[in-house]
Amino acid sequence: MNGVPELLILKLLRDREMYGYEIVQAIRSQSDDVIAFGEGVVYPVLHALEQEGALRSRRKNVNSRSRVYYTVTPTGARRLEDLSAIWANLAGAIQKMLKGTYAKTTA
Amino acid sequence: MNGVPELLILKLLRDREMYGYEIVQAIRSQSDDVIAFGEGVVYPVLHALEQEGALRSRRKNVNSRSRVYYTVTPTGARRLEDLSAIWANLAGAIQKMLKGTYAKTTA
DNA sequence: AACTATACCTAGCAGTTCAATGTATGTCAA
DNA sequence: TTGACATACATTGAACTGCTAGGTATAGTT
Repeated sequence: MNGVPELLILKLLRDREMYGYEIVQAIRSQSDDVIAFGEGVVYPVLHALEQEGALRSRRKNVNSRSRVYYTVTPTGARRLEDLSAIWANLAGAIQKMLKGTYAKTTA
Repeated sequence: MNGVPELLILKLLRDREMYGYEIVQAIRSQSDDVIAFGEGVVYPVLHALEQEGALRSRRKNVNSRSRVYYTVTPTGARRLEDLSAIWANLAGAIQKMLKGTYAKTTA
């Protein structure tokens, strides 16, 4: 039914290069704590996406800390488009169903 | 992360009394086939909700077919409110994150 | 010295949803 | 009248997600 972590991660990375730990916090803060995926969710998704060729990574040392920065490949960009469309579709359908009343009167 | 079947089922039943098989098709048709939960999803949810006291059921015979009709209890109505709020929150947060750009240049 | 924050990672469980299958009845066409 | 399809109920077992909890290592703070 879902795939939200993948979607959000791809979206963030399309806007700018980021590293795992940063993504975890970006999701938290940008969603006002409504969504809070732990590292145990984010890291595996990053690895899987990289293996599928949707992301590319490179190590960078900042303040003697080793970070793995990720960027979106063309494949990943397409993937993002697909997931976005699916999500919009789904959210739209649910929204519509929750709004409508369709009471007994329509027989 | 989810709970969509529960949400949609409660919503449909709050509008009018329905039976399982009918719910399966209502979700399909009202969502224009975007959402299609099978019977293996709907029936267990109905049973669980009834056991929690969120639904009440009664047998009815129509054209020599035995149907189990469900209605929402006050407990179920509260449950629906809760799930709706959670969903709206979640969908809103995701929507917001997908729209925003936060790019390096703010393009 | 201990605690918190940064930064990476994995394993295993738990919950959800799906696909498949099964029963039984009714209807309609070949 | 037989076979196919629709109605209507139900369960089981697998698959997939995502979460909790753990583990390593460095740096800064108290």
